[in-house]
Amino acid sequence: MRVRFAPSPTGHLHVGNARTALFNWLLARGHGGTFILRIEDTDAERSTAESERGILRDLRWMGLEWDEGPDVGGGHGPYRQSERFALYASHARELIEKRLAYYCFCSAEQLEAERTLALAEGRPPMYSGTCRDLDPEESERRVTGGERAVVRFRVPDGGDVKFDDDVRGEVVFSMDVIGDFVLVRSDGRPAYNFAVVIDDALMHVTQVIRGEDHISNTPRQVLLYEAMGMEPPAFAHLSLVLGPDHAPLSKRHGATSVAEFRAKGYLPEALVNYLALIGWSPVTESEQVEAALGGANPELLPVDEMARRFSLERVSHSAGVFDEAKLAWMNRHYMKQAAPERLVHECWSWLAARGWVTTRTPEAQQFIASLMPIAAGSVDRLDEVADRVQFLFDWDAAPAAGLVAADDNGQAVVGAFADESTGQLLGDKDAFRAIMSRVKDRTGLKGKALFHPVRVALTAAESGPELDLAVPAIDRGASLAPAAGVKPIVPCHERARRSLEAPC
RNA sequence: GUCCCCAUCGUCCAGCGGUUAGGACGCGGCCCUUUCAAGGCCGAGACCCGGGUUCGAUUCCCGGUGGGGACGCCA
Repeated sequence: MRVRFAPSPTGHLHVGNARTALFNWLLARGHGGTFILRIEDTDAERSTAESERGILRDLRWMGLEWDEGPDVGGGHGPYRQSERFALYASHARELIEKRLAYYCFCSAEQLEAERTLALAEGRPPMYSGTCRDLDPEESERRVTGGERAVVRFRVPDGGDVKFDDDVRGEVVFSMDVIGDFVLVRSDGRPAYNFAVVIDDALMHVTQVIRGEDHISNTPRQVLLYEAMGMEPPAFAHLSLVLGPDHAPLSKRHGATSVAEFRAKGYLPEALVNYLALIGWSPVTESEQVEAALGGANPELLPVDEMARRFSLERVSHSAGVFDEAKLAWMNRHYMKQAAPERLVHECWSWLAARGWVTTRTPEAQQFIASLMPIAAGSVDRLDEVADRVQFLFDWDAAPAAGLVAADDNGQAVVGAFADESTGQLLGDKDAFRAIMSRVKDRTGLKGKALFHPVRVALTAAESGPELDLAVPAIDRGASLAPAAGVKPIVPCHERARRSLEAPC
């Protein structure tokens, strides 16, 4: 089995396309097949090397490694259409010689006029066939004479074109609704329908899995395979990914590209797992029953397990709405599952952006790793980890003092805490609890009355991580050497003292 | 306009002639708790409409309606 993902490098990798890539990849990996990456850059005006790099980077970030492609090579290259023009030209030549294709000299204005007229009259806006029966020799002379022309495919008259779609079943088109389409543009570049067929054939692609927007291109491509005496591959068309308003997911819905979701703090395995669930279900009925009986969430699956289970027969026919809330939930799950060291790496840029960490010293990384139990698991995204640990780095006396003053027991509790903790660093939970038990004895307070003043004094916030974790984290941070590469952290005893003294 | 595709809770899926129509996210409630989250438990919530076929349709067929796609010298 050979499958391919064939993006055009004209922008960022859209999550809808990423899902198409994923489904191809899952099928290949689950069946010992080959996954090919081909760059469809025949549109010279819109294609850029930068977006090609971006697409490769985003696919790799998702873990969708390809076996053949522009950067890794392979036995059926080149893998950029812009490097395959000679191949297209020779096949076009052959089709013209066999009278299966012909030169068309119609101008863009002429065609545009035809199209608007057809639309106005309620006819399908297809090419009328003006140049279809021109004398081939004559056409040849005009072209050699320098006249600009496109090459059009001669669509047979009447009859049906049919193909089997692996997700939808048999699809039939009448050839009457297919106009003679362009194979080669007047500047010699191949048109999409021509290039894909040549490439898929020459690259021995056995299974074409692509978006539903290509379904009406398929009959044209089937016709081309037949004209060239080649066996068409199997086709499968995936329904589209929509926004909440059921319109195709686009910029106005918010983030749409893989790069944007990465920048928003999503983990690749969360995005991959979520994307796989739009239009496909890996879950069996018995697993649903287990889940109902309190079993594990059946939708959370590692990618190799998804590959093992993937099949086109189970792919949905209908379009799916992209639900970021579910992605967020899934991301939280994968953040909880990730090792602290990995999360340090993933979160680093956000922490660095706020100036809380500078150089990646072992001390800094170890310290940040020790913070992960505080943050991960209670937030949805990597960027929120920063919000969750902000109290460590951005503590200010004035707001803390204000909150302490506003608490009925603020002065008493924080005063006792300051006394008891003077000069000490509470590096672990037990040290903190020992102090709190003395504060409790001195003030006679307990529960919220006891802990709330401490929380507001030490974190300058009404809510946040549990103090058993937060307090030791503050003082572990406070004990770090300046060379550790972490912004200096004010220790707890000083926070307590200053939140009593500061004017508010 | 013509052609093609699609149609189960708000959302994503399961179901493939007979089910109390199931799971997941979200939502509501309760529990846990020194706060906010997280976590645990419970709950509300759907077969687009009309015809057939059948003893019996969510399921099969036809029509309608609705949504989407295509009809380029874009891919």
